[in-house]
Amino acid sequence: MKRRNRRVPKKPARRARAGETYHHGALREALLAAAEELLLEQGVEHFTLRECARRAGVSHAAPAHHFGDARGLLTAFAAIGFERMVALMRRYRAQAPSDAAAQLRAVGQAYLDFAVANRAHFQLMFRSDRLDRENPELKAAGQAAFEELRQAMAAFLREHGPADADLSPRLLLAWSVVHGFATLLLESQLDAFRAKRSMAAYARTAGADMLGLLAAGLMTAAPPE
Amino acid sequence: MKRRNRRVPKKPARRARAGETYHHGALREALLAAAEELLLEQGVEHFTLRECARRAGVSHAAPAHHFGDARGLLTAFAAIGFERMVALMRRYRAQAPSDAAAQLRAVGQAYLDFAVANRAHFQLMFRSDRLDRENPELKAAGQAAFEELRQAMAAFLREHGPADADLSPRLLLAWSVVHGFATLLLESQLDAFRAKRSMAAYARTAGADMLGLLAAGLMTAAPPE
DNA sequence: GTGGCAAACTTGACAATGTCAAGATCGAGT
DNA sequence: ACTCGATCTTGACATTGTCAAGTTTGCCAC
Repeated sequence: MKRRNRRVPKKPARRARAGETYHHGALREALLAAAEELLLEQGVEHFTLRECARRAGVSHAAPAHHFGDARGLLTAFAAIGFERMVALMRRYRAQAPSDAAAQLRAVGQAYLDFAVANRAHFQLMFRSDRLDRENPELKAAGQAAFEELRQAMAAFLREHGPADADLSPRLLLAWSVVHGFATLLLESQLDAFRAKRSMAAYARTAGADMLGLLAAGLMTAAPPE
Repeated sequence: MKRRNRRVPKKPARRARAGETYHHGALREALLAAAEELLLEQGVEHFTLRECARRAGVSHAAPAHHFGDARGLLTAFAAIGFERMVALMRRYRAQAPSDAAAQLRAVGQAYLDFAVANRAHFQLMFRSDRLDRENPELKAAGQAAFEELRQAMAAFLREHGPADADLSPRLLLAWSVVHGFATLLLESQLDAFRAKRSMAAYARTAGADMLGLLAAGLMTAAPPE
């Protein structure tokens, strides 16, 4: 936050905007904020590194120093997405009844609500082509989200599941259900079902229906063969 | 530049198939074939109109006349994908026992097997940003695939479902399961589960498990309010 | 203080891409 | 035979991601 009042060097300094310095100070955060804005407005497909830099008020090559390349920036933002999703899951769980079935429903509903409320962000989080899946922060954040689901499911099976219930296939089934539903919904594949209802409202009602049916399936005996 | 004396001779012996264009013979088909090759090799993310034209042996602007733009070409290819998927579903159904449960499993397994065997193609089919969802051929082909699932599910419910079974939520659940599982698998999100097994093998075994659990849920009473 | 140094930005360039406009070529109908 | 229109090519343009080299500035040793 320094004012530039010194003598002018040989090169004409173009940054006339008052209050701006050569060093941004918090470019990393500014870029992430710009990315969020951009994704919200235009979707993942129209995201552009240069436009992102433009909105943050820096040159087109500035992001490279903080994120390496475009993939780096999107990876960082995707990690933030998983963190927010975990936060939402915890909030939903805290507000739900403490029985295992309600807790499991809370996690599933949080998954769906997050997806609907953050369409582009959610889509980015599962677009391997734009991300670096090996990034430690991303892995950790994704793992944390999965862990929420895993714990809720384990508790559910302990309480309602059959004695010989195997965790893995049921975990997989639950994840597939919420993820598939979210994906199809966001890709406008369910518009015929949804009719006039808003996506958020539909994710609520249809989501609850599905989670109910799902729970029924989970309570039955072990899968065949 | 090279002059085209190669074209001087009269009609070069070309395919007797009477059909469309004559300049290239069948540029439309050649471009679709090139697209398939490209997608198979490099994935949706690296698909390029120019590279596609290059492989078909024509100039970079040639595709425009047949498909309008890149989206047009990909849309046409996605439609083909749905058609092939329907064909696979029918083949699986024909080979399966005729009872409703086996028929439903066959459709689900066909969905999964198609996805695994045609990764990029499948991903393209559900990537709205690269497609024109309003395209009539695409809509029809997609609808046909959905119809396979719908019929199998209706028959299943008639035979095994509870009396008051509502079709829509159960259809949605089934679609979400197979689609979510396929999506997660193809995005390498299930590698920890899959361990060393091949994707195809895993789609078989884990898919069968899930479809079994799913069927159990579908046979229960109506979902809670 | 006062250099000096490395991190934080900028500028400029490059190859690629999708699309458009204008020209070239060739098969076919009349 | 001869135009005509569909098919294909060439060339150009704006944009993009990334790299290399230059510029600015905070800050730490002295």
